[in-house]
Amino acid sequence: MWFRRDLRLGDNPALLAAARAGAVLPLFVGDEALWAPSGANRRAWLAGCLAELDEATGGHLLLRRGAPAQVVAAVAREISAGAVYAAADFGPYGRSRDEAVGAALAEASVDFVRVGSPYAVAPGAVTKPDGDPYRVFTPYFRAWRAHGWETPRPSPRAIRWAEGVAGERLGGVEPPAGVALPPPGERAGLRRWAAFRDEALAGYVERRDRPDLHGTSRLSPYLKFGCVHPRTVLAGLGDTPAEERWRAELCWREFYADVLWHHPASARRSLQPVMAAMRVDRDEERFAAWAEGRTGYPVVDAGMRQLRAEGWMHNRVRMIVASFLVKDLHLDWTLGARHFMAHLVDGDLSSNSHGWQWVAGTGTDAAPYFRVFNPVTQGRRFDPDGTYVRRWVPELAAIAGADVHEPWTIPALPLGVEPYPAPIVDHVRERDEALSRYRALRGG
DNA sequence: TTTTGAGTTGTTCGA
DNA sequence: GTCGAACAACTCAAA
Repeated sequence: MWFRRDLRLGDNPALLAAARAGAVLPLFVGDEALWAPSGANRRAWLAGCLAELDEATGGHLLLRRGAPAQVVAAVAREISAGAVYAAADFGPYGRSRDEAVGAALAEASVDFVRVGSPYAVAPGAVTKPDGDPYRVFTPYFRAWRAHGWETPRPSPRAIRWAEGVAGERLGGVEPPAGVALPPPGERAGLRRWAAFRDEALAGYVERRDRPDLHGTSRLSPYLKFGCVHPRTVLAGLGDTPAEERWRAELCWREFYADVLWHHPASARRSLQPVMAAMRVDRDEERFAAWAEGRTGYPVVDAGMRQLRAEGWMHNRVRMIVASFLVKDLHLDWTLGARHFMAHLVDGDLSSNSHGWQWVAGTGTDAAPYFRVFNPVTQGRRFDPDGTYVRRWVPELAAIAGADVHEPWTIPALPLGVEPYPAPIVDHVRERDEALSRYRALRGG
């Protein structure tokens, strides 16, 4: 059983199929091509998930580094495996990697069996009646619901683990100093789901946009690595507005995976060709100010600092900081997307690339180009007491209430307080600049 | 084939 | 302070 992004024993069709076939060797391949660009936060968290999986398999998880085509085939030969089982991968890299692995295994006369996927509805499974893929979320959501998904699989009772194969240890996987990551692994993921379901789901519609509250599920890292499968949580959802709303959020993940499956190049390039001609600036100092959380716009800086400290950022704040990078600083969305992928524990290529493209107006969203987030308005609306900003921007701790979103209007801060930067750009001015650049593009 | 209705998440201005 | 209109026009999906 080759584990990739399905690091769990429960509700795992590929593992069940492997266990039915005989003794199972659980394998994880430390693939440099995925490991290197993951960033220290995600690497550390993944290592934690692997440690938990190792424990859950009674210490049988085999870890090998190297190129999967070589490693998987070599291990299969070593243990005279009858077949290699895995869940299908639909990402651009995963597809080419699996093709190479399949070829290497075929040479060794070993079957490569793919069962299930990281999604409730696999990419490519839902199309318009004419067979074309959807490019708009809402019709995709309707079709996705109508398509439906299987009920969760039973947990495997007794798996016979293969013995006596030497593995390696992961090294250099501690999170950077001061970074606090969520607890990794399947058990923690199921606990997180249960806590969300019991405590926050009922208020999801009202609280989901509030970064100062715990109103979201925070399941994204667990879904990313398959510690929890979406099918498992979908089975626990009813039809209240809150449940329907959260189901739609799960569907967004699947929609973007579907879009990327049909348009692999959209991971790094604008989905709408016309938008590739957008005039962007290059300004390393401004990018650094954004990345380090010193733009002088409190909610932007709070978000960027939360990203550094937790490897996670509230979704509403992701939109705000992304809008700021693209529409206030006029920098290329791919720079922001890369920064997110380097720091996010939940960093997922399809969700990240297309979330950014949604903000940048280059993706599937048909919304008008003049939608530009105002960081002050957004801050006041979604962090109405300023609690979120003060948590992450201690320089502003002395400002009470929502005025913390406009520190430049406060006449004088108490002495001895760490200085907070003035806004690096004027939002009103840059908004106009962004609109004129979009207009120029439309005008031809 | 043509037509029609609709599209996650917004902001600003003026009455 | 509140509310509706304007921002402009396009693509997608389905009837």
